[in-house]
This record gives sequence, C-alpha cells and structure tokens, in this order.
Amino acid sequence: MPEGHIIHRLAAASSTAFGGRAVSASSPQGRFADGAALVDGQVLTGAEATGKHLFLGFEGGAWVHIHLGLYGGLTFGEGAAPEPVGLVRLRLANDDSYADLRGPNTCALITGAEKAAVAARLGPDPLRTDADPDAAWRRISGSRTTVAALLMDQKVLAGVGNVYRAEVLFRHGINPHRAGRDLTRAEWDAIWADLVALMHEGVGAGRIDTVRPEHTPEAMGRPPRVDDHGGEVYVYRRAAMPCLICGTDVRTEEHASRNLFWCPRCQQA
DNA sequence: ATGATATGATGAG
DNA sequence: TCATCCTATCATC
Repeated sequence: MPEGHIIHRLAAASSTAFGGRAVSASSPQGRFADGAALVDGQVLTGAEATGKHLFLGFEGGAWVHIHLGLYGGLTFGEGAAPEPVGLVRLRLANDDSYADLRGPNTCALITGAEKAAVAARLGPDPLRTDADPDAAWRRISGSRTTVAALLMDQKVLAGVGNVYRAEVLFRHGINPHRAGRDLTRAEWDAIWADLVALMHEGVGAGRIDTVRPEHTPEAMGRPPRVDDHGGEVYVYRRAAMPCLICGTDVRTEEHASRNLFWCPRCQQA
C-alpha cells in the first residue's frame, strides 16, 4: 500500500504515539518473536523514514528496520490493544496507543551501522532535506534505461513508487519509454521539484493527489472518480478511461513486471 | 473454496 | 526476465 509519503507519515505517527517512553513489543504471529523480545520494555528514542524504509530507534542502540513491500501495513489504534486480528508480525503498545505491523517485506533488528548502510544504497528522497537531486541526475543522464524504470529504481530515487512515477511523468508530458539519457536537465529539475511538492502534499493528506485544480473532473464537467488508493490522479489505474485533459484513452502495459500507465497523446514519444 | 490483484524488492540464471 | 516472499481483499465459482 505504501509509497514514501506513507512511510514518512508512519514515522511521525510512531514518534507521536511511542517516542520518549517505554514501549511493549511483541510478535503475536511469532515470526519476529526474538527481535520483539530484545526491545520489549525499552524506550523508543525516535523514528525515521528514508525512502520506503522505516527505522524505529531504541534506547539500547538497536533499530527495528521495517519495509512494508507491496501490501504490508502498519496501523495505529488508541487505548488498550485488542486481541490481534490476522497475522500481526509486530505489535507495539503503551497505555495510550498500540500499533500493528502486518505483511512486511522486512522486519528485522539491525545496528546503527547497518541502518546507515541501508540508507547509503538509496538514491535521494524528495521528502528529506538532506537529499541531493544531482545524485539522481548522475544516474539518469546517460542511462539507456527507460525513465519509467529509473524513477522506480530506489538506488536512483528513494520513495517514489508506481503512482508517483506515472503521475509525475504525465504532469510533465514525458513518455515513460524515453531513455534516461534523452531527458534534458530542465526536464529532470522540473520532475524533482514536482516530486518534492507532490510528496510533501501526500504526507499531509495521507493519499496521492496529483490532478491540478483546472483538470479535476468537476472543473472539466466529468463525473468524479476516486481510485482505491484514495487519491485523485491523471493516469494511474485509469487504463482505457479518457485522459482528463485530451480525452484519449489512457494506456497500460506491463513494464519491468509493474503496471505502467500513460496518455499516448499528452506524453508523446 | 479458489484465484486474481496490489502503491515492492531480491536473488538466481 | 523469472520465481519468490509476505498478507488482505475482492471477484468468481
């Protein structure tokens, strides 16, 4: 369910609910029993997000490294924790709140050095103030790989997923099949600036909205539509539906085993 | 009951 | 490029 904006929200929510206090940690499912036991009862010192990786810090110096993958989830609740529903890999709880982690790609105890190593192999994260967009440009310019694949490559850019990829390319009229080396510097600068803005909005809203006010279905006199992911978008999962701007059917294809969406008219090759 | 699907990533060949 | 991992939800039988 998550692109980078959600992970940053979860980091903030973790800090708010559990930061600075002792937290009980358990693994109702059992698959993280050893790790949970090691930090159980410790003070949670902080939570950080880099790209799609979430790190929870504990007073003993250990970090819990979480990556939600395609369908993992971390949900929060208030009050006493109820009986776990489904497969809860990790439950955090104090007297006021609880949080349940389900279906993560990764949930592991790591050291500070290992955490640094994870961050080091990621590209710049548009949501972080320490991000260096030039590092991404160095990998994009001159690359024969498609822009579509480059934007999803976390070594190039951290935190961007399938929705932001499709939407930012649409907003800049860039055909996803173009090679990285065919992007101009100006196009890249515009993409980066847009991702910074869009993803910050996503953190605030908890969903991905990319449609400019003048193109909303209401403004265009079309029926409103909200995708399952909860946001208002131009092309993501709108295959065979008319482009919100030009009316051409939005196209889809499998690209590097992910669904790709684009408007063949607004995003000419 | 079964199968398809999903905003992700890795390791083998 | 393919198989694999992890889970919930929704559609179809």
